Amino acid sequence: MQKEQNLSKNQKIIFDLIDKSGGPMKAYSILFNVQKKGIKAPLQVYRALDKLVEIGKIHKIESRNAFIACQNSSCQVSKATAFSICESCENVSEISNLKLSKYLSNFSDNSGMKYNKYNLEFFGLCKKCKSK
Amino acid sequence: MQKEQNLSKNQKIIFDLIDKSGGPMKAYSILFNVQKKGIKAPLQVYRALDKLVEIGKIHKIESRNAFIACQNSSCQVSKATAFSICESCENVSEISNLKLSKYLSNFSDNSGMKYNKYNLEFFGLCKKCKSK
DNA sequence: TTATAAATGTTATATTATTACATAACGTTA
DNA sequence: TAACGTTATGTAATAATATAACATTTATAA
Ligand SMILES: [Zn+2]
Ligand SMILES: [Zn+2]
Ligand SMILES: [Zn+2]
Ligand SMILES: [Zn+2]
Repeated sequence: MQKEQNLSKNQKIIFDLIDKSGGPMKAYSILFNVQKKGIKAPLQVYRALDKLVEIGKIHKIESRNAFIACQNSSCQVSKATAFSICESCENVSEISNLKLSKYLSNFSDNSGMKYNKYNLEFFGLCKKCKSK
Repeated sequence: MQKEQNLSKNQKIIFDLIDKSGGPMKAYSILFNVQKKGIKAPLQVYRALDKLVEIGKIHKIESRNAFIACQNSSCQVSKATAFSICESCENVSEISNLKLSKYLSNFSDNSGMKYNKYNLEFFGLCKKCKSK
């Protein structure tokens, strides 16, 4: 949370909303929720989201076109992200597993490619949904 | 390629196009390319894509909203996918690394969640783009 | 055959994201 | 402070991606 004071007005409004929601939010749902605060256009939302992603305050859940607050304090830049997604209730949480992140950050193959970023999304059923 | 004969007409047209392209293709670019073959509406494309993804003939590159033919013959169902993406030239290739796929397929944590599917996207610079 | 599922065709619409252009606020340093 | 470059904002229009709803046809198989 150390960077919060650096956020601009719109960035702060939008980050606070996502953070408080506790889960992933979609851009137009964010827009709807911040209209009372004067943010009226999609572009204002997307610009703030872009910046927040860039500095690692939020991450994009690519398979859901949604944005979630970083739940991992060590994750200042979004270079190594992993999520678990329940395909039933759509609950999403960020995985912070040191072994996993080390394994993936050090991954290399014979393609000659230098990897400097990854995003991993696991899918399944959460505890609750499994027991239904 | 053993399932190709099972594909319907539209599915086959669209799979062949993606497969021949050798890289990821976007839905509306596919649509444009198959209009001469009588596929005129987005929904016709998306339905074929959905089916092809379901049976593992193609995969969706989530971060790019694009679809690529499976380059891994063992990958009949899209339950464990990994890609490398060049952020400069947008070249994409499917990673088939047994160690990686075993590691991820067996991954579990203390969340109580049962993972039955994952998608991993690595980003970086390919050989060509690195040397520029 | 008959019924069941799978695929297709068509129109309209919903959702997600960007372009283009103008203005304002902020931070740095001369 | 003044001037400059950078970052953020405001606004309108539009592009790109994806789905809903409904009618019809084709394939599969009991
Ligand atoms: Zn994070
Ligand atoms: Zn669940
Ligand atoms: Zn594959
Ligand atoms: Zn490249």
